[in-house]
Amino acid sequence: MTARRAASARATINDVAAVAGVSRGTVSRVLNSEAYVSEAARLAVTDAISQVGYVRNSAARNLATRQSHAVGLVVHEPHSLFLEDPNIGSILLGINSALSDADYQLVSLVIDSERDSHRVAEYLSGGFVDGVIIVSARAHDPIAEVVAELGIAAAFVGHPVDIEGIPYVGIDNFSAAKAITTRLKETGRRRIGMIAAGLDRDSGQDRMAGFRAAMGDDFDPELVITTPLYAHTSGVDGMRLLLDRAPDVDGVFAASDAMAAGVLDVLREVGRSVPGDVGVVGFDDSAWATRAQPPLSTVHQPAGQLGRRAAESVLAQLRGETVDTAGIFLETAIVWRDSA
Amino acid sequence: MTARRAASARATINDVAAVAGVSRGTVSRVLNSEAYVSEAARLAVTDAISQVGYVRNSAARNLATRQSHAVGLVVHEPHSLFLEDPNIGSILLGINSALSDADYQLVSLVIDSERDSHRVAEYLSGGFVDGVIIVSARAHDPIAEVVAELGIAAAFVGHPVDIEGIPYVGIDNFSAAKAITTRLKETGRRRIGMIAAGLDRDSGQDRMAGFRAAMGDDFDPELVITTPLYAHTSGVDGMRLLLDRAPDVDGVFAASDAMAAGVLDVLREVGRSVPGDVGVVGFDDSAWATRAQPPLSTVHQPAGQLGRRAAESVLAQLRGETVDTAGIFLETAIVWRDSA
DNA sequence: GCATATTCTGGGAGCGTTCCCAGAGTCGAT
DNA sequence: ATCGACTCTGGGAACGCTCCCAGAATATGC
Repeated sequence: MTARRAASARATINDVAAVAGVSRGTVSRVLNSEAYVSEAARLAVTDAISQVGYVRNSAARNLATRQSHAVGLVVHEPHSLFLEDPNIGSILLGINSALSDADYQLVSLVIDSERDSHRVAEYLSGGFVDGVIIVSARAHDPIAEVVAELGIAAAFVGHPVDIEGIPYVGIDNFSAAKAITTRLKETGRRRIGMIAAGLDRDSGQDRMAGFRAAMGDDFDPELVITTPLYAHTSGVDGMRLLLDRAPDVDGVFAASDAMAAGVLDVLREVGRSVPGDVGVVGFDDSAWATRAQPPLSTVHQPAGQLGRRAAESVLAQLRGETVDTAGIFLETAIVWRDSA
Repeated sequence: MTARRAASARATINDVAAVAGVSRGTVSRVLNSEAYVSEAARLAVTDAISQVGYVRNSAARNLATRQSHAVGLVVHEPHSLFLEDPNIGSILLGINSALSDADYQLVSLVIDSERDSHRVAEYLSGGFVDGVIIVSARAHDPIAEVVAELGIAAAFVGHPVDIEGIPYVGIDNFSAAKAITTRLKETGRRRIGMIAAGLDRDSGQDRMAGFRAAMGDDFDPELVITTPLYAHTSGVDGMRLLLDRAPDVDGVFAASDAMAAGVLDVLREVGRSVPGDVGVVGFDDSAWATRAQPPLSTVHQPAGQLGRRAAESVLAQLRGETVDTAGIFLETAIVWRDSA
């Protein structure tokens, strides 16, 4: 077990104290940048630390403080989340960045949905993590309910849920939808349709409301096609229906890039040029947008910031601050590419 | 600080011992399923555990064992990895699954490339993780070099690298490329071209070699276009070049789905039907494949297994087993969709 | 100059485990 | 009966840190 020997050879706080000529307590105070340490002592300690190559043992610290200094990222229903959410990577990076700034670790909590919520509760209450971030929770999410019940520091990123007392970070879907629709109008489009989806959630409702607000008097309910899913096929079906209803349509706002890609496919099929005959815009700024032909104009989500802010909220709760549970809405930006 | 009080109210091993009427040592033995525990004692302990709701304190255990029971997933150059690798999500899930089976935690080690390798070394030698998994390392990867130097339990998933002594898990690019090309021939294609990429790595070389092997006497070096990147634009440029050289081409093997999508775009542009006039196959079975028009026939990578096997290798090293550093190659499968 | 507040330091105690040694109990062979 | 080997158990001693108390050193006010 050379590995174990090597590990135990690591310098401890006592080694640092000995080299610096101070006590354990003083080293600890320097490490945690507490007050009441003389400048001379601080210098001696920092010198000693680099001299002996000291690295703090997090297990010992966690044991003594009764905190794990870790925040969990709950990943339930793994496949849909990791494989479909276009922004998950950036969100994760944002979370990690905020966490490591505060000397916290990100641990992945992949929850197997077949296991009951008791197991989840055990995990969460077991001290493995001090707080938790939940991405894209659904309504009546069992994990979210456990978190709320346990009163653990937590934050949602993505869509607001029906659980009180847990802050969330999202985007202002209404304003974003309104803005991109307005710009569509400003490019001269008159008969603008929308392919809406996810109306069982606030995000979906808000996108539709934003569209409606932007259209003002020009709003024609006939031109709004509602579909359940944000999927590519929904875009295809929706666009076919829209063309049936309004052959003279010259603009389309699809509530996701995936749907917008479907819209594009249908338009190509029927021989309408984009953006010549019809302007098309999407939502998400996911990989669909850049891969589409032509590349989609769409609403960019500040995914990294979404993650970062959620992490910061958890961190604030951990510091004992009372955070606003009303939710944080981040600004979106419109990316103009070639489709409109 | 109610949270802290709640946390300290957790049952400890002593509480369990008291309820079970045995000693601390016996409880620990049961917890770690060691030998030399009477059936009566074991039963009493397990009963007591569920009675008091005991959850093991990992910090204390980590401190005592000098192990973190965590494995890090090194994420360097965050964006390219998380946002571009089509299989990263599944790999992560596979890793996590193997790790949690063995009671290990996955911690995300996002390395900011601006920080020097000393910091990485500190992280790795700091006892935060017992082992490390590196996805898609590049040649002369500084982190990989640090890992090799430190002798930490580690594994690569994806491409083999030029570093000795660290096992990796990948796919057999040669056989996969050969297989899909063979099937392309079997569908009656005669003039088959290839858009190759990434020839500076084994994976790229192997895919090209597999193509060549499958073509046998029909191999025509003129029909192999080499490009540096696996990108969509490489596919577009490559296909244009290929059409110039061989207008009669009736089959194309692109070394990635992204490139195959580019190939498709060019063929549509020039009015060739797929798979009618030209059969097209890709590699990866990424989201590109299903989103393409028509959906791509391609080589499926067992991404989840890739992650799982890498994690298992690290776990084996941690158990002190000597693992084969020659590399593990997993079987691929060909997915037939509509493009060939 | 003295009392008092403030800054700084040392080190005991404890966090909840595992490790390991010593000893008690059990069993079969002599 | 006696011995040795094996099975099982209890509990002291770490692991490396933080917390906190007591006391020393220094600054401040009268």
